[in-house]
Amino acid sequence: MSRSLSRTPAITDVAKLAGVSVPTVSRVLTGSVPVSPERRERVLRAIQELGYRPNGAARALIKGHQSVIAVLAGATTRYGYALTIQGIEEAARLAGYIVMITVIEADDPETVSKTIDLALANPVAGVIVLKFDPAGIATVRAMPPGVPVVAVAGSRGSGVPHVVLDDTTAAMTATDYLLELGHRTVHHIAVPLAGRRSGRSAGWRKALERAGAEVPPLMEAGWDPHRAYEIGLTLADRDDVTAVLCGNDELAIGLLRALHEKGRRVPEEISVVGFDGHPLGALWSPALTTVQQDFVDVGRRAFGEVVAIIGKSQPPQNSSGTPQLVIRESSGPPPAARRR
Amino acid sequence: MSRSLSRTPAITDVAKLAGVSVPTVSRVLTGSVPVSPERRERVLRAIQELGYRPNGAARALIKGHQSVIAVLAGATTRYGYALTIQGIEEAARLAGYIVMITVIEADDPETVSKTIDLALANPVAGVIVLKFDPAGIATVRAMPPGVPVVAVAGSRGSGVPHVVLDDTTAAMTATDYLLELGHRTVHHIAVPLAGRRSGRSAGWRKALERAGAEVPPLMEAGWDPHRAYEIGLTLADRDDVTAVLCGNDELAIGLLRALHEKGRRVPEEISVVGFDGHPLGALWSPALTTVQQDFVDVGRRAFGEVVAIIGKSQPPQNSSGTPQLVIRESSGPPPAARRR
DNA sequence: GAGTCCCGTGAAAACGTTATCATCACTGCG
DNA sequence: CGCAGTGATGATAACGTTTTCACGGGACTC
Repeated sequence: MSRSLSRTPAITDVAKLAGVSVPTVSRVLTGSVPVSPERRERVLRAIQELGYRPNGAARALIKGHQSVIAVLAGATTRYGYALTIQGIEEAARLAGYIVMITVIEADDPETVSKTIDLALANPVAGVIVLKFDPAGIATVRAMPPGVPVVAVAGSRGSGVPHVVLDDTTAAMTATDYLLELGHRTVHHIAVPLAGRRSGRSAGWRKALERAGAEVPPLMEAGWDPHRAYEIGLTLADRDDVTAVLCGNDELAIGLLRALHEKGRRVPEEISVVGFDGHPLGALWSPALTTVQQDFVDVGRRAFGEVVAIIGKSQPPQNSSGTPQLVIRESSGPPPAARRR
Repeated sequence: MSRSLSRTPAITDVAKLAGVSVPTVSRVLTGSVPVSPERRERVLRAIQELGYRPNGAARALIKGHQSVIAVLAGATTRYGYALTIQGIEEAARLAGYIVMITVIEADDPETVSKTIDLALANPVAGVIVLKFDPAGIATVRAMPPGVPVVAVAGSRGSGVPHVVLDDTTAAMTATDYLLELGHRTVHHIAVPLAGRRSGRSAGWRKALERAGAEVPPLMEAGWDPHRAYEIGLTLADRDDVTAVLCGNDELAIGLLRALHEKGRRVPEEISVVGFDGHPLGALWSPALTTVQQDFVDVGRRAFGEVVAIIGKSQPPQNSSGTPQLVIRESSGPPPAARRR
């Protein structure tokens, strides 16, 4: 099938074997200009025989950019992150793009700038930053000018175009729901803050304030379900806690485990609401009430936005995803309301 | 800080501004050849002022390859896949490489070859294929010659270098454990097969045969926990099922939910063992017994292997990861043994 | 003091592709 | 029959960088 050659075949080898000029081979490959059927056939045969594959670097050099989208993220395995990346990858692949993933380990300026340099050392067409955490925020801030960049975030922001998942509204919806059930207030175990005035924790606070409910101190659990479990062990001993909104479903599951161990019944004694719509949450006992976010879609939208910026075309309608409250078994009226 | 320029600055602009030749700028950037401190200083200042960033495509063109590793995978969000990718990315970033992710949607030849073409249209230094499923197998088979490629798999294979996670041994360990507890046999809900003679299902079968136990028909659940849930609903009505080994933890959780709904007690009536070591499994009630695999490590090893192939150096000691049985609450002796 | 070596430097070539331009043959029209 | 128009083709330039080569000057050796 493929002739042996000391080096990987280049377009000149194909041209020589097919008995045509180099540009003609290029024209067959790109299809930009018609080529006579007879020559086209010879070229294709030569390509086949040599196992020729166009050099992407040379193409990128002359085209001025490459079909590569860089994704910068603080993590890749957490549910929301992984799904967003999935959406980006899917949309990119369908459009003939490839995604590069680079993890930002920390939010200190040196790490951030080193990571950005590493990513931009490659010829990228555009950048998508997952601005879900402090590392993401620092990255957006440190991005050099001139690079097409889009941020995916839980709320709108300035500086670069943002594609948002309305976390604030989502948290308000969930909090309102619990208040309407009769809970006097809602406690909150938070994921790392991505901005004081917006995001999940802000929505929770806003909903409580609007309802005139007491705002209990926010409990930070990082990203670790075990930390939420520990918090849950202390929470289980308190009578004043009847509803807890968790920053994500993993934390909610850690909390559920702690309440279960302590013999607290959910939702009879305490209601628990998660965040994200993790598929395993539905399989818990009790099945987890959660606020579902369409991460895959936000990933797709982010890709569309980047492509629009690159192509200088009008960006697609920048609708923010509408979060959906999925009521399952882990939430209900507080004990006081039940006694009535 | 940075001068305005109609186009993105190239090395010639830096050279002109610094008053040196183009190669001198290159020498400052690469550090390959010493440059006098005074000129070096001027060059660095010019780079700073222009906001210059070397063009990766041009570099890749002349170097013959790029510091990019392509990862081809059947999925990115499933626990094992995501962790393996995390390990690859981490090791790659530390070595100054970056990873490209491409998902193989299906295992038909056309999809596979189109996806490979898309990935290899970029100048990649090497390829890592996640051979965890049929799509991965088809991809390894369809890889064109001449590209450095490493497969990550649940068992050894031929053709290309494999970095393995010993699924067969892992499944045997889990099955042996259940048999030793006194179960007459072990049922199995399988993830999609990645080879008949090896992998998780093969280890399960091998352990049963070696122990002279009956081998019940294998139940395929794909990757969907809900499918495992449905299987669990039917399993719950059967008295002969006392132990179930699941192809991964997500399936095990689906099964647990079904058993819970049907009022079957775990582990008193039925033991359930999962696979992977998913962190949420520990938070279930009952906490899930599982076989933990070090996916992050296998990802790191795969990267090391690819780099070794590229550099033609000796590959690092190719130890296969040792799976670890983590006994928690979801497994125990069968009802018969308990009555004794 | 003359020859040799080494170090820093710049000019030019090279990487593999696509874009631009000119050329040539052919067709269609007057 | 002549001319304009069209369509396919090849020569050449261009992309931005690194590598190779040659050169000049200073330090060292004998």
